Amino acid sequence: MRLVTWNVNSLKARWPRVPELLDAHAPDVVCLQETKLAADAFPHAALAELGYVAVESSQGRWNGVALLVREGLTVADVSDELPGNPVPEEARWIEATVEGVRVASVYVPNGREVASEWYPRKLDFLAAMRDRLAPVVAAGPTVVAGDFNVAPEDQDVWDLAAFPEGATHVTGPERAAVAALVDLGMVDAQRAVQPQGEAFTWWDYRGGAFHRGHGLRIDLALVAGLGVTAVTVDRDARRNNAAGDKPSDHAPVVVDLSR
DNA sequence: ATGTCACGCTGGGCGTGA
Repeated sequence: MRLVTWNVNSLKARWPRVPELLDAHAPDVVCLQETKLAADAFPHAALAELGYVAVESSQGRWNGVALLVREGLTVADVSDELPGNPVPEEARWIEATVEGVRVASVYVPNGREVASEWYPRKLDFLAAMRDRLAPVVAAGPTVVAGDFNVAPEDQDVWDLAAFPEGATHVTGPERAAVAALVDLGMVDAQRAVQPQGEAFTWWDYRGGAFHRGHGLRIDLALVAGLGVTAVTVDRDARRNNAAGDKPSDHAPVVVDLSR
């Protein structure tokens, strides 16, 4: 099974680059985040023309997650319920069973600043994920992929000095919350194939961050009950393309899994 | 250089979020 996770930063704005992604990688499943579309605006018909069926949790202006599944694969037991979610009004979680694999697309809250009210909500969201995933991992093959808004290790940050006291994404509690998911019996797919070295997935739009290598690895795929045979970050998708279609600030991560 | 993008509301810029 080939799975891609991609924070599109608006599916409407990114639409010209969706066929490009599907052509380039021919994924079985795509986990999308930040679709920023209302449910009645979700492009189900256009995706069907590309050979994909979508299930989604949509909100409108902000957030929004989806699973795109290649036509012909079995999809069952779709749910956007995350018990204990501290922000249930925000569309940040969708899961379904695809060909017997429980797959979730997640958009973890940003957290903004450690001193803000949003930081503890981020930690509570990650704790809710742990509680939800514990029985799922115990039950069978599982993938949870998306924008975790946490850089798990120092090597996942271009410069720690850019994250002084009070900055999120690199704090001990955030990293411990992600480690607690791994401790359920999951592996961080990128680190399963490449234990050391940069594999950034996000670069700020500002300041020429992509060109300067100022990135973070915050888009993760955690896997249980399956082998990980390859993981690549599609950096071409972060560049401007020949047609001038703007990129997301996140690159897609392509994950190959084996039974 | 906090230097960009995308949204909604608007009636051509601003507030919000990342």
